[in-house]
Parts: sequence; C-alpha cells; structure tokens
Amino acid sequence: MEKNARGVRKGAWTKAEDILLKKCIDKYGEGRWHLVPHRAGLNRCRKSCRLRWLNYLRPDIKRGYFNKDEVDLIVRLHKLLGNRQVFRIWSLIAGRIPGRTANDVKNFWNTHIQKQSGESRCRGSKPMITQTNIIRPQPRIFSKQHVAPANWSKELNKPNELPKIYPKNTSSTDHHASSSKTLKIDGRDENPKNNKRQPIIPPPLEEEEEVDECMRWWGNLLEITENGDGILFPQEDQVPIMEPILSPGFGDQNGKDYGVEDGIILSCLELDVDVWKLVSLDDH
DNA sequence: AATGACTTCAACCGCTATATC
DNA sequence: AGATATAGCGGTTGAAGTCAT
Repeated sequence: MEKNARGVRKGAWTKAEDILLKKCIDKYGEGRWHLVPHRAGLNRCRKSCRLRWLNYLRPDIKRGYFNKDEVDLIVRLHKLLGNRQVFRIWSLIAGRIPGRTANDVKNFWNTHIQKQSGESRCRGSKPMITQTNIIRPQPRIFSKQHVAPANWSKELNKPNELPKIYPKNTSSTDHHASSSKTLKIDGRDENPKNNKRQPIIPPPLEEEEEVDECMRWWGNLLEITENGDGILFPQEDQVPIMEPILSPGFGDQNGKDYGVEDGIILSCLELDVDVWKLVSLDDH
C-alpha cells in the first residue's frame, strides 16, 4: 500500500478501514474530520476519511445507474449554473438529487454527458436510464400585484450581494444569522494566472434582462433549499427535485406572506417565468 | 485465451472559503 | 485585522474493469 511522505496510507480503502471509519462516525457523528483518523484508529488523512464517508459509506448514498430524470435534472441544472459559472456547481446539483454525491454527479457528467453531448449510456452501448416519476413545480405567473416582503427591496440593493429569497417562517435576519452557505457567481478571469476569486458586484438591477433576474432568483432558491428549509418529501417512487419555497412577493396585496392556509402548505413556486423553460435544453 | 485499447469512478491534490484565536 | 487551522470544493489521476480484436 502506497504511503505519503508522513507515512499516511493512500489508495483504495479496505473493508476493515471502512468498518473502523463507520464505527467512529456512528459514535462521534460527522464533522471534526481532523480528529477522525485518531478516533477511528486509522492511518489516513482527514481528507481521505471525509471523502470516503461522504462518497461511499454514508447510509443514504444511492448507488447504481442514474435514472432518466436524474440525468435530465443534471443536464438542465448544469446548463443553468454552468453557463453562469456558479461556484459549487456539483454540490448544488447533487443537493437536488437525493442520495447522489457531488463526486458522483461530477464523474457522471465527465464520463457520460459531456462526452456524448446529452446522450447518457452505460459502459459499452447498453442504455442505462430507467424511468421514474418526478415532481415538477407548476409554472405560474408572478403577477405585478404581488407584494414583496418588507425587506425585499433592501436585499436587492445591497451592492455586493445577490438578493436572497427566504423561505416562509424565516426572516432575512434569521437567515443571515444561521446560514453560512452562499451561492456565488464565480468572477474568474479567463487567464488562469489571474484566476483569483473576485468580489461579486452584480450590475444594477435595471440593466439586467428579465431572464437574468429570474436566473438569479432561481440560484437563490437553490441555495436556500440546500439548507433543508421547506423540504417536502414526496411519495417513495418520486424524486423530490423541487421543494416548496415561496417566491419573493408571494403574498396578498397587503404584503402579508401566505404559505400555510387552513393547515395546508401551499407547495408551489411562483415565478414570472417557467423555470422548466428556463433550464430547458432548447436554445430558444 | 491473450492482450491492448478504452472506460469508469474512487481517491488524491491543490486550492479557496470559513472559523477561530 | 491578521494569522492559523480546518472544512470543503473542483480538477485530475490511475487502478481496475470491460470491450474489441
């Protein structure tokens, strides 16, 4: 077995190592990865332990072929996020597909989709896609009479931040306090030498095309749902690719948001465009 | 059956982001 | 505010599996 300069094991994991790591995570929980090798009694680096757990040992990992709707979602989201050079693209996409890891999605993209320009196949020539049901949001019209939450315009006017959309029952301040995850549009230079991350300064809102504003909104939606807010789990045979999150200004004309009425959660997305058109494969 | 080419994906590496002091 | 430690990401690699001849 190969070892690095510090004598730490590298390469494929053995069954015994997997068991040790799993026992350790079961006992201490995920996180504090720098402590894991010692706790587990493994001669591995923290990165290796983390990766092994997240990509292989975690109990909710879904293995096997990607089904048709997973592929469809990957292609659409990659088109949407990839075109805009969104940082953390693979983890964002993976966050939309239960049981799939960022590494899985990335590998799948590199080996299947990218090479075959949209056609997904398994080894050799056998098709690898199976059909399952998915839940898609019903596209709706976001009328001008809908009123944004009180702080919405403030959010839009922050010079160095993208405006954020908050799920129901969460104020913007709550969200700022609790969420450290931010979706950023990468400002990388074409020249790799200058490839340092730049502060993101979006152009003034009025200069953007309507569709760009919607793209931004959609990006924020992805960020929020990644935190697990507002997730609705569908029936077992359905893939929850969209969660019920209220859009900005989804309220009555008095500006009062509504999401729960008579105990029923309104599970819809309100957009002024059809998201499924937005992420569609057609360039029209 | 042998073997070379090709494909896949688990794992590594280098980097940036974030947290803590 | 700056330094350091830790976490997490995307790009890449290479061993192992599969296919074609």
